[in-house]
Amino acid sequence: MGYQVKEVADLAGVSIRTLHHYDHIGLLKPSSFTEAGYRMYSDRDLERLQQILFFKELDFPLHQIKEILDDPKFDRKHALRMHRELLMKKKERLERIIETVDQTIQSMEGGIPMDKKKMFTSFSMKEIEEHQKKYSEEAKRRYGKERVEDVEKKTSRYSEEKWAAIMGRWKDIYERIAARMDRGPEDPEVQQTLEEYRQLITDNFYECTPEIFRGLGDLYVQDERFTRNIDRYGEGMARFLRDAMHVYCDRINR
Amino acid sequence: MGYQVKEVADLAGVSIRTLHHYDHIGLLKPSSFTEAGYRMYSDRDLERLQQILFFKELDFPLHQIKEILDDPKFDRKHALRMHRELLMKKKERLERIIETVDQTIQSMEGGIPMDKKKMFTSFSMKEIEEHQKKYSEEAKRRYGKERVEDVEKKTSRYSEEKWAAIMGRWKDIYERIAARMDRGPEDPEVQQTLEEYRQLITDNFYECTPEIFRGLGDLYVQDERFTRNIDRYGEGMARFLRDAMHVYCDRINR
DNA sequence: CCTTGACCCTGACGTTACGTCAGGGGTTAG
DNA sequence: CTAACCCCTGACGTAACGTCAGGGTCAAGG
Repeated sequence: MGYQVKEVADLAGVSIRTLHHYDHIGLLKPSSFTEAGYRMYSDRDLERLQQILFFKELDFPLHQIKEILDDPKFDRKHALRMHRELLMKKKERLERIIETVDQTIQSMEGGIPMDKKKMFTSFSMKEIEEHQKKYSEEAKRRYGKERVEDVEKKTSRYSEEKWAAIMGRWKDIYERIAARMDRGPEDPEVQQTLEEYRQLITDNFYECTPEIFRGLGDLYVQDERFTRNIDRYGEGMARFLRDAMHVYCDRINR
Repeated sequence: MGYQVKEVADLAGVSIRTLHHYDHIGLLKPSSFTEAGYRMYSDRDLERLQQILFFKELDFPLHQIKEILDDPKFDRKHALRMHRELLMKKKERLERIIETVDQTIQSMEGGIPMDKKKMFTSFSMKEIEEHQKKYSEEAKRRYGKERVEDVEKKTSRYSEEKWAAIMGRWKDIYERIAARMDRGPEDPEVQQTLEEYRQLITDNFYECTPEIFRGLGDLYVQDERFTRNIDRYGEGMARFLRDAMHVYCDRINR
């Protein structure tokens, strides 16, 4: 038992062509076909469609939606929470636009010209786009090359002492870098220390490729939680670290 | 004096290519060019761009935006008010989606499957699309075949007495119809009077085709300002008039 | 049994609103 | 006078479908 294309289309408020399209690109393949070749959608297919529409609402491109939904580590609940945030951003954006409309009406009634910058402030999509980038980056980072699961298994087995040793080296590395911030991100000693840092990660957690390493640097600046923690080693440390990591990765790739 | 492409792009948060595109399709042509062929945008161009972005926010296709903005009778203030409404609808839609997200999270936590219909209710774009259709239809109706300008030229030249005469007949027609509302919209006398009505419009304002006449009827119900005015001839008169006009037009087209 | 109307299918080309080069010039600060 | 940025015009590419064309399926009714 299941639903035919038209039923699904009507239920979800999309066109039949859209469903065909999603089938074609492998985003939503019906779980069964009748003998005559009719598409039959199951309840689980409907759920997936709902997910797709959620992400679409946030202007994710379809190929990215596919990646996200196909990922075995995809956590629906976590994803939904992130969605909620993004939706709220969108709502806020709309609210700002409405406000701009109101102001425009007022300025028209008063015959007063509007401030040029203010005219457009509401339209900015930057915030939303950045959020979205963060989201997909987080996903990539979370899964990296190895699965997070594996990493967690690996780490949970470490003994207390080993942990203490690792954290000690970690702290050491951070302190050494912090002490040399005034030398700039390209300072050879800083770069040398970063090599050590990457090795530490690779040895104890997961193979830290340059790409991942670079992403890690970005994360330190983009995610406040990291920024706050790192900046305790020194004002602006997170940014400096990111810059230095970029330099490091650039050099490797040549 | 004016703004270069990049300045405008940054100000409005769109790409340079977008501005080129708008120039190409005639949606937003810069009001001047430097000798070297650089686009220079004026303040008025910026205002137009703002309008464009407003409409874009409501998912109007660019060609329709062009039509609307290029129309000499385009009333910014009225347009903005309609915008506001549409934006509110969008916002409400987002709020519904957020609610659905919340419910989905809840149902996930409880392990209870969700209602299939409820799953999708929030995504429906129908309301917004209908609103949009109404909007562009109203525009078409307001301007009909001839431009309102022409109509106004035509009408403004009428002498006072002629006006009085027309309005007298108008009132007469409305009163006769109001008196026969209990007979239903198909009443021959009502239909006869409608013939007279259409002729009155054609003779004095513009060629009132059946399509326009039908649209006029719709307008009477959809636009409260008309509804209020017409209902002064009798409770429910506007609706009755629309129904009768529909019957009239249906008969003509056979 | 056969037709009719409401479904379904698969190509395949069209469309919208830009993105993204390629190739080449303009302008200004050091 | 030469970077470092700005600008231009084609022209092809892309995403997410819309819109035929041509043809099969299926349940209800005459």
